[in-house]
Amino acid sequence: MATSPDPRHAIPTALARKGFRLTGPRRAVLDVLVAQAAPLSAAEIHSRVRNRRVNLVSVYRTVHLLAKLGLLRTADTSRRIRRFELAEEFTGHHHHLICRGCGRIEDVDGCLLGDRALEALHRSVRRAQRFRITDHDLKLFGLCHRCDARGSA
Amino acid sequence: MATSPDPRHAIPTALARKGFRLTGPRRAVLDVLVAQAAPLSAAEIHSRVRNRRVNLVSVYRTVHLLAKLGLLRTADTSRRIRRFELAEEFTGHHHHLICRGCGRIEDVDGCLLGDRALEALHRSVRRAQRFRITDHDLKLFGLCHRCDARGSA
DNA sequence: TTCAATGCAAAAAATTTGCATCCCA
DNA sequence: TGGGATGCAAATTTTTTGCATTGAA
Repeated sequence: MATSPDPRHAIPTALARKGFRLTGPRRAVLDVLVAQAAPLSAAEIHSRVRNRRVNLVSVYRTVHLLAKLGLLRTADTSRRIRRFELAEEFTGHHHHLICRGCGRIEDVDGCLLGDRALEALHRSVRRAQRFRITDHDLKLFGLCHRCDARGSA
Repeated sequence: MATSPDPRHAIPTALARKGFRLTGPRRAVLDVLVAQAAPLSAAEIHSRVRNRRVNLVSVYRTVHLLAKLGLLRTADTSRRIRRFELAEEFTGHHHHLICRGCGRIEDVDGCLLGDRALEALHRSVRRAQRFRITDHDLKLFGLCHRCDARGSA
């Protein structure tokens, strides 16, 4: 894999190539995202940009545009809905297959992280970031056969 | 690990043990969750229960109670907010450490799924569930040192 | 019988949309 | 200069809360 491109340059270029304008609000949102490592909510982005008088609505619109162009990712299952399932104590440990086309969720039984890898991870995170891991959640995104055939995404 | 307990029995028992009542709405929500493998939203649970005249508010309250007792899990990052970050093309592939206490998110660089395991997974899912994986998202939950010290959860 | 749990209505929180105005390419 | 982008206000969507009434233990 090559060195990562600089988003401060690559994103304006990508916008221009698709015929979108690089406006003040868009630049402001971009600056915030570049400065911040962890994912931010629209409200969080907005508050870090406030000095430049950018409307929250524009933050939403910018974030959606960039996501649509594949320049941004949303950490969540998306669709701004919370979903619930029985505890793993009952269902057994499993991961989720989530279709980017239709949003459907399927289960994949078992764990894809080896016991050894997982143990090593717990130890290293505990030391390096002083974080005690209790559980994890792996989501596998892609296209189900139906959406794949239909050419979604 | 022992055989998984039957949630239809274990959950009512757990409720009783903590002094909570097993009511009609709670039983209805439980039945829906047991019948369904994949995670469901409150609205989805509600629609599958409609015949029994359960209020959507009760679905929310039941789901929150069960989650608080550790009998249910929410697949999402929770806090019902969507968060955005730059595409991995820019940030590099990484996972997230999410504190169950304060909700803060930190990054863990690199991938914990070995290349070999990942390839095998892609192949098996492609065949078994006819699903084409494009990317994945691993979230590691637990407690940051601050919340751990404070005794949250 | 009693207090937790429910339903209804209304509030909050998060996100999206309509439309007149503005400004980047 | 023209059409995409913005801001404001208002609408939607999802979730939470207040309160009188109901019902499980």
